[in-house]
Amino acid sequence: MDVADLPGVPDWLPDHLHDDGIEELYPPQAEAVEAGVTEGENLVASIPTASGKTLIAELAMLSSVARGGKALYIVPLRALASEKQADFEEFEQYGLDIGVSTGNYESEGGWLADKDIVVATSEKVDSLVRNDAPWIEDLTCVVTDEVHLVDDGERGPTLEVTLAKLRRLNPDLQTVALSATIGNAEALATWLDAGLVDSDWRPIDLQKGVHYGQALHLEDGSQQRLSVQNNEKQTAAIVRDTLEDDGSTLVFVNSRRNAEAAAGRLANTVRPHLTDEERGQLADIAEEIRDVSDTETSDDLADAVADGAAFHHAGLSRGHRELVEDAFRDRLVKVVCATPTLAAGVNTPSRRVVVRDWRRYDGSAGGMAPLSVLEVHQMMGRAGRPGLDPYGEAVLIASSHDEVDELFERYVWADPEPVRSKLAAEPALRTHILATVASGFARSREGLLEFLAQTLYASQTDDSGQLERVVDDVLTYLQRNDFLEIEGGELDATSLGHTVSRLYLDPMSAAEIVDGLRDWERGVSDSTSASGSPADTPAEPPADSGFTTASELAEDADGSDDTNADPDDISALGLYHLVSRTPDMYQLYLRSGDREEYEMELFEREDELLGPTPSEFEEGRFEDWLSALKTARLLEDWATEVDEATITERYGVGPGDIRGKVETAQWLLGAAESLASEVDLDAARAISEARIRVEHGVREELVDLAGVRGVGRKRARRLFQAGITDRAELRDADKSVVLAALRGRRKTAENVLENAGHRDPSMDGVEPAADVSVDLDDGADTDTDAEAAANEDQSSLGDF
DNA sequence: CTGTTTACGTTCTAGACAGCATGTC
DNA sequence: CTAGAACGTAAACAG
Repeated sequence: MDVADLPGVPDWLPDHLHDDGIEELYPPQAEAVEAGVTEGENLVASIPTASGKTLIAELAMLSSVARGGKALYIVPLRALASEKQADFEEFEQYGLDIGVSTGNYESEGGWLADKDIVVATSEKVDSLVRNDAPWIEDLTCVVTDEVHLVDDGERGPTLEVTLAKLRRLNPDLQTVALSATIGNAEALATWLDAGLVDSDWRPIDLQKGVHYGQALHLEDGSQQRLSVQNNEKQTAAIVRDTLEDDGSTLVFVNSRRNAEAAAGRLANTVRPHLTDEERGQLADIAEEIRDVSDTETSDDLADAVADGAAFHHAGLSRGHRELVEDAFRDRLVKVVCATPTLAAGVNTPSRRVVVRDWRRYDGSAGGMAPLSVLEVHQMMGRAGRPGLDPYGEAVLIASSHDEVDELFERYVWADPEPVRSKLAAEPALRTHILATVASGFARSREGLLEFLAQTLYASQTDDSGQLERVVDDVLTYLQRNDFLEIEGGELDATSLGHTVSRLYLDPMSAAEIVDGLRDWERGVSDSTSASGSPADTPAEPPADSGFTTASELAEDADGSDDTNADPDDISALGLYHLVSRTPDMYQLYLRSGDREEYEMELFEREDELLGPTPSEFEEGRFEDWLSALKTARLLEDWATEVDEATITERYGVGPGDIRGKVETAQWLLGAAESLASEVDLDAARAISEARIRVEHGVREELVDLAGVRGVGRKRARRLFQAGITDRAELRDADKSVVLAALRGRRKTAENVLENAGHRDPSMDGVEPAADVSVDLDDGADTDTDAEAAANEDQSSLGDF
């Protein structure tokens, strides 16, 4: 189909596409147009990655906007939100306004109501609906990217429920769903009352194959000699072979450690193939990588990149990831060893893809479980860069002759699994039922079931009994925890329930937080008489934690004599532990040796924790308690200015993991603050301080300084060392002292002074004061007892 | 005696959304 | 119902 013949699109679009070199639509795109995407028709497109999904989305959204509407593009990842934003911003020249909204980023200027196209994550859209964003009703078109993720047990239900809500709010809403090729695209189409484009067509050829011995067996039956030399591993042989053809390789492995190890080894394979010019450019990138963070991970990555190899996983910080992705796209880095981050994330195509590991550890499966066909196909789909490579090749690695056949059967010739809704599970329904009632989508049990009948789950099951049972369980749970009230068959969210829904918390997290804070107030009053060995039975009365009702709490709050609880005495560690044991926080893994270490830690600091420690005989709960303690200790270290390198080593995490934990803690502590005032608990001040400390990664005395824009944990500490202890002092500080404290960086000093509100921030003619020491390592380690103790523990335990 | 290879036992395991109000080194 | 790569340490071995 010629782009000039597109019905319903804005006048400028055909010319725009011509300028981009697009004359003809790809076959699946043409099918989509025939199915009416540009004329407001619903559509499900199940097609391979890189076969022109984005243009289908654009056709739908632009034509809808041209009719005076407003479009929403839903993505599963924040990183994809910014990628799509960049894509769509090229339409701004035609007067369209693009906006982005994710948890950590919101388009500046102009509220989203003024935007023509909004890009957001599914959770953010859900949150916007819960918070009654007025513009939601103006939507005329919603495009969902990667809908096959409704199959995901954790996040799929959100997508499913959110789509159902959007469609109920606006019955005329055009729904376009883009999916990877899946086994049951027609089921999605049925659910969404949509036309279907289901195609395997790709703009460039993809050859799948299996490597074994000295040969690469391809799916068309041909064989290609690909010999493994001396001690070389199969992967190295493939990388070398690709290199000889001047191509790059993406290698998928099943763990971070494997990714790092493989990158280190493959660096030796790549090194001899680099030109001097490449070596120079790579050295520069390696330096940039070292500048991102001063950790072992960072050093290892830099070493590999200097040789043209890299690894990529979620332990890397954002900066690392972007540097690696860009260098790979620029063809400087020749091989990237990655965990699935790269399969689902931003677009990083490659001549060849190697899927080295096809099994991955899965605790719930009791060992290594095979990857799904869909996941392997997603990885393989990264092979072949449109317009750059003549074809793509995706290779599985077999270690025996039998495995060759197995891999062909299992992955090369196999169809992807059908997508199945995971909605009828308690954790998912807990949060979505509360939200559905709180935002008025249902007012009764029957209304709820009627709403849920619009979901994919309902369209996929004949057994409505299962759903009803879980719904009833969840209603009971929500009622007992005072999130919902049921009166005369009418469902209503309590004030607490509304707050929880708006905060986007799992109700179970909210219950844990409220119980923990409440417990602390009770505990403080008790401990005036019984402060003693923390290892004895806890002083707190036994609270059946998950099921303490908030009405009980309310009684305690106004009824019993006000305790002399001093909420300021809640330790930061206690609060970090409280939010870390919540289902909204990913737990750190307990390694061997950790168990003893944190049992000891628990013994020493149990009285700082909020709520009773579970019995050691409750295996699961006790384990969770300990690993929450490990997470809490990490957060405490961060908020005590322990440096990144020490934290990554001490907890066996990467720099990106610290960021992730800190971000989550920040969010949950913010929510805890709201909850505390909601149920009239007096802890808000302590929570707020713990949150700000973890946000900036500073001790108490730096909280004020670190709040100044341009001042983080390091600069705040330096200023403090130089005798400037708060923002007010900074405002009137001796400029030479500030300059010295900031190590003579004039521009930085000027910025900082300006942001602090200094009358005359100019550093012209100012010389750094000679008597100001800026040696961080001596100064920052004014350890608290806890920190010092932790350090000792660390070394002594480590020696065993 | 010392450096290198081999054998065997132990260890450990992917990813990442969200409030609110503005900005790290 | 289900694993396997990486690494540390000890043993074997070569020079």
